Amino acid sequence: MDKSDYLNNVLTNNGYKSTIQRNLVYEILAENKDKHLSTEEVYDLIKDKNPNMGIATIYRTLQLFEEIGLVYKHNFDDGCSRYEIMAEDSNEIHQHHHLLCKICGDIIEVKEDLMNSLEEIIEKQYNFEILNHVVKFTGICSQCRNKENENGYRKET
Amino acid sequence: MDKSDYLNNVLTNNGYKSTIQRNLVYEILAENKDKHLSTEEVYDLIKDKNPNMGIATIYRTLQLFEEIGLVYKHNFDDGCSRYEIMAEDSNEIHQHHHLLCKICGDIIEVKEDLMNSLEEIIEKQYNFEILNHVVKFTGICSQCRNKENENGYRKET
DNA sequence: GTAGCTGCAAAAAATTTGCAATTGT
DNA sequence: ACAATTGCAAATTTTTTGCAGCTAC
Repeated sequence: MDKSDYLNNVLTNNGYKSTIQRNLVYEILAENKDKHLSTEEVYDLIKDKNPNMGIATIYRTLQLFEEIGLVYKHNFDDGCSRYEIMAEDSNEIHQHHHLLCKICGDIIEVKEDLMNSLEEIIEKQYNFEILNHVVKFTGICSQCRNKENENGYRKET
Repeated sequence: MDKSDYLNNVLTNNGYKSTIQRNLVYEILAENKDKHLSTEEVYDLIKDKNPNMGIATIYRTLQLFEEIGLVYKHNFDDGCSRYEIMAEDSNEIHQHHHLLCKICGDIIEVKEDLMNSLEEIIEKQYNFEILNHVVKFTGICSQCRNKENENGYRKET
């Protein structure tokens, strides 16, 4: 099955139409699998392919994509929402583990999914159907720790 | 040690002044330990005690409190930041586990902290100093699951 | 053909900022 | 005394909305 077929199936199955704009947004996200694009960034990237698209459409599209599970919406506290494409074969692959450095703002991805046992307990104990989860650790990254040790203690603005 | 002494110590130790406004914000947060107040909500609650306080001060104060670790800043994707007071004796108590229901929007708190082993691994493997973490599970709560079973399948606006 | 979608521009909502007056140490 | 803090109002930023025209089915 082709990438755009997948998108169009998901749209149709959820009662939405397949449009050039939605395909374009999906394309951009697919081309940036590894990134966390903001609405504005998607907008800028799309300009090359279709300069007429309004940013309101991007907002509406990304919102829709999140609703039907095509993308994951991140919040890194940088003043805007960021989106990441969800793997097509996703079911267990909804792992979004990040390390956010308070000092340099770096976002480090964590690979392992050690959350499965925790999920099981929650599903049973709270009778809560888990669709997705986010795990975020805030702290100080390796690089900044090293710098701290060089410079003595921190006090940044 | 008295509550306000604690606040004033933390402020002083971080090079900030103790002010009536900061004490008031802290007081409001302490009175609402169990809640997740937005800036606007803190502002409204403070009006009774000091009607002259501007909302910009609340924004600045909550930001400051987060920076020096007095509060935890939540994001529940409802369009604003929400704050929760951090326990004074916190060190291991930085557990913020929530279940967010996609349907009714309910926020359920999870008590257990099963994250400790995961933290240890991350600290070692990434040499990342963890200051805080947030674990959020999105899904469907018990109540909504039951309603779904009654009504057949969902399709909400 | 018609409901759904888009683009535009205006509106709304949340947060930030500049600056003069005030306050804490 | 003097730097930090506040209050106010204006500015900025992000996101939403209304609506006329366009498009997919």
